[in-house]
Amino acid sequence: MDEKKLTPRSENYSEWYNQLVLRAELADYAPVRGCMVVRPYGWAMWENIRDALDRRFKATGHVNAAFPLFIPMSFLEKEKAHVEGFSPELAVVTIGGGSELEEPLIVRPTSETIIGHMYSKWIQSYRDLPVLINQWANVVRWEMRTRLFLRTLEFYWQEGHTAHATAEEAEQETIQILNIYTDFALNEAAVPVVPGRKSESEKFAGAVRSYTIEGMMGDGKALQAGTSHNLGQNFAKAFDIQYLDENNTLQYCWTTSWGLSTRFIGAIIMTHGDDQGLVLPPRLAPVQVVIIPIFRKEEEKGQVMSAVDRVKSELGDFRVEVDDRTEVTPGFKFNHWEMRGVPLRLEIGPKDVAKNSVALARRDILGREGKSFVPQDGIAQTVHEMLEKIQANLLAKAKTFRDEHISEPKDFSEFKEIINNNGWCSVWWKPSAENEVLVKDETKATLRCFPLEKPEGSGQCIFSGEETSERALFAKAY
RNA sequence: CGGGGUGUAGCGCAGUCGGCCAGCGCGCCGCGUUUGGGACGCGGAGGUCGGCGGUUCAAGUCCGCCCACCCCGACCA
Repeated sequence: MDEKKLTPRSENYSEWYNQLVLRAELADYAPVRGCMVVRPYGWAMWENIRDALDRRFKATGHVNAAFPLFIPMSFLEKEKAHVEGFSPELAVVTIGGGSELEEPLIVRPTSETIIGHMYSKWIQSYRDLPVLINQWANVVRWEMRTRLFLRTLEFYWQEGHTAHATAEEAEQETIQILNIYTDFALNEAAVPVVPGRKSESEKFAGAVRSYTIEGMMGDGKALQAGTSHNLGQNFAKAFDIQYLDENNTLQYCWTTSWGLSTRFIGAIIMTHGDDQGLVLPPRLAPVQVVIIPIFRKEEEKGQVMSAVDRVKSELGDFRVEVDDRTEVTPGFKFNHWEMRGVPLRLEIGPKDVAKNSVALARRDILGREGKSFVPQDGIAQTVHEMLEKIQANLLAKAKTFRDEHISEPKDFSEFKEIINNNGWCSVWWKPSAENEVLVKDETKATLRCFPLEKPEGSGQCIFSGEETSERALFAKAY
């Protein structure tokens, strides 16, 4: 199954990425163009992402529920910007049970409309607020061009939908979720994202304000890795989500929505992967430690395997796999698990049995540098510390890479040069949709976000020269 | 939808000027020897050569049309 050589990352990034996904057995192409089969290893990864997010959502008072896959077409049409944004990419069902439907159904591209419909029934009083619901679901968007994990016709995600009594509360929620996404990205996935606000032209169809976390991939392109939207009263008005306040006055709710998808798996691959294959952050890796027994003779086998069993039972708190296949050599197994990004490999052979030791090899540092010999005693603590080190190292490396590739050009010609070299530009920017278009035409770069963290004061807009206090991040994007 | 490319065994590919029986590597199955960085020997299984049509005594190879996929654009809450 494993091929001997991978296309190097620097040679052909797309090819490299596809090979990583396919050979690590994360996912496959499906019979229908643009659809993806998520294989068990990829799904295990998704489950770990899900757990990490769910913990954070629940800690902030959110609960999970499930809403229908089918949405009446008329629901979508109730919010003008929303229907305009999504129409081109809808899958529509016109026949059900063998006969033409009176009203076509769309396969959900996102669930604001149907959830808004339900919220209007559920919410009567200020005492019903806030409503903080999340759903784990699959959605369909008929994209022209697809890419495994990054943009598939069908994808899996979580979408949160909340309703609040005040604009302030809704904005707080939107920001709180953005912070959760940022925290997840940094501390679980070791992906150093930049949180920020979307420009008017890039915001969600139907939102008042959209926020994003933008990640920098290994080729310097930006990837929108999660979004949080303040919907204002747009959907509340479209779906009559109203409540009576303390003064017995009818008020429209303020709603939010936010999502993070299987695309994030793509972000992890492209942030950490190298020429040997996947490199997974320990916190999210389906297999954190692989143990490889090594022996030649039959009498060695017994001793080695009992040491392996002992070590494995010590490591009960970790996700451990023992590769005891006899039909392939240890060298083959090393490569096999490196391809799959397993953070830590333990080798146990006759020499280790004799010395009561274990050979320990890190995925993030290949070769002799990343290999050490440690005592079997206290192995759980050693492994714990090493996984923490790897986690921290991945984040530090990715951060360094990101910071090295963000520049602050002085003028527009410098801007162009940086973008051409696949860097990001952080600049003063007078918000203007027209100028965004002009920049895109000239450089292919888009306004990724107005970062939440920005320098004090103001400066001259890189494009128009006007004085502005807005700081914008531009990059080529996926 | 435009530009480029590729379709031959599960995967990766070779197949010259049209010519006998369609090949190679990896993988797979069997037996044996192996095991600290992608093991080896021997023996096997596996094919509508993307599809349809045409030219020809003869087509994987030449011609026409169609289809699928990949890459680059356009598009992308």
